[in-house]
Amino acid sequence: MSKKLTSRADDYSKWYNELVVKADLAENSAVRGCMVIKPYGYAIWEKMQAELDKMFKETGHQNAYFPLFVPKSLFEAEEKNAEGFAKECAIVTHYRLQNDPDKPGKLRVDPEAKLEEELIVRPTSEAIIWNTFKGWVQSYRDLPLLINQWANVVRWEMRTRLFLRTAEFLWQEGHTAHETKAEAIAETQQMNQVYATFVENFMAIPVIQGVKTESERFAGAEDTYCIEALMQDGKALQAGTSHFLGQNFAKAFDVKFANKEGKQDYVWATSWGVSTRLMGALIMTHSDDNGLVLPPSLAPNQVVIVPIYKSDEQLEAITKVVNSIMSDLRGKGITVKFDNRTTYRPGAKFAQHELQGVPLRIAIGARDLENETVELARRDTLTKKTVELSNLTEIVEGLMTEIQESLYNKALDFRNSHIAEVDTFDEFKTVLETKTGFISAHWDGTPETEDKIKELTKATIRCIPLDSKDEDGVCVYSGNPSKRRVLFAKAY
RNA sequence: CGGGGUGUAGCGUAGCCCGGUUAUCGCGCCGCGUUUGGGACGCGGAGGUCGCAGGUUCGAAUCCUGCCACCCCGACCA
Repeated sequence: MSKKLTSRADDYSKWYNELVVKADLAENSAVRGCMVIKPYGYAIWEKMQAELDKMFKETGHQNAYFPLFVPKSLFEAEEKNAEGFAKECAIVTHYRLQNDPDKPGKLRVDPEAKLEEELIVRPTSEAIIWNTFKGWVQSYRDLPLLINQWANVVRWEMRTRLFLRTAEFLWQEGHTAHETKAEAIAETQQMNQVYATFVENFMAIPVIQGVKTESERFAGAEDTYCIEALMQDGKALQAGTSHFLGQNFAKAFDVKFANKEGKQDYVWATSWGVSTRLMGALIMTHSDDNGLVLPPSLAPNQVVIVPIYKSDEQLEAITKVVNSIMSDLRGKGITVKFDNRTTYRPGAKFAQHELQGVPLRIAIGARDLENETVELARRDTLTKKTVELSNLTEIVEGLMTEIQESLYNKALDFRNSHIAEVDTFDEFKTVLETKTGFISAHWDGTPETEDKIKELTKATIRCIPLDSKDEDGVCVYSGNPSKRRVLFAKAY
């Protein structure tokens, strides 16, 4: 096995594919474009789920579960949504197999078992959920309805890519119904903020909050808020979206309520989601050529302890000290693993834990026993230092915070140094070819210009940042007047 | 679906152009021994429908035809 992974600069995607497999996170399955998430990768997803779930509950949401299959008639009810997803649907048409009379031992679809109405395997659940919400809402007293679902969805993409665009992926989708437009918009914004907070504080990935242009908007939405992150290769990644759906779904599924004046009115809706794509973002933001780098808040093991010994007696003595270290650290809520496998040598263990991104490694050997010290190795900086055993717990506790912040700041510096303000189209193209990253430029606000720029440069408008200031200028492509800058980038 | 590429052991590969003993090498795996502060070493061993199906030939991993899968580029996209 090569000690170094393929260089990013050389071939980023190969590096990425090698890394996620070698780091034991996921592999491609036998099913087209789907992935097997291995235990270590799934443990990371579970930590993300737990934190997000907590944040959803804190903002008043409840979990529920809806069917995987959506009858075609429901699916097509909201036209724009249906049209947007129609090209990438898996469809169930039959419900039974039978022995194939022409090929002994083989099965075929029973032609007699054709479904009266086809079932769509959900690419998103607006249709089935709104059909259900119809029966849940009669009065303003039933509102707001704040529901989240943890589920899998299927989108039959032409080209798939591990974590970023798999045919089946895991996600959460929030669906809410409100009395007023203002309340629904506030919910949309709140959930986008929840995503930003989670991704920045928990995953240590800086994001830019913004709204999508009309052509990049979710099918069926009136407004799409998003968080955009920048990967180490200079490409942008949409990390999460929150949609204001207006009354589109309420009208399509006839979800009305009696308001305080006793009049019938349609509810206002939102939906919002993040997926296992976030794991791709995590890998592509922090990893280096030695493998994954995990922020302490997400690492299945925050600390790993590797004993170094020559005899059973030494191991026994080390184990005694390690047990005391572990109970101290666990007392502080830090997850620790003692890697006392006898089948691998220390060097191999070091390399493995680096590949898996364990934030902090403690090595302890005979020398340390004598001096009452241990050796600490940080995954993020790859630096080592020897510290006194006596105040180890405090040091480790401090390092957890420090590593978390340092990862965020490193990614933030990278991101900030890859936002270029440009005012001419030549500059625009030069930045894309040389420096990559986000480009902050004026745009005349028309889909035509947006399309033309995409066609010429492959860069798309990632978002109109929420914090962008009013500024008079001229469109970088058409020269027409513009009121503010928007963010362009090549995206995954 | 269009353009390009690749399929040889669990992984990475040589061989293919120019057909010829038992299909090459490395990693990994198994056994024994020595080792253990950065991916150990020695000796021994196991593991292969050469993507699939046909064809040409005395003989096919190698040549021909068809099919399949995967990767990259485009359209699509959380």
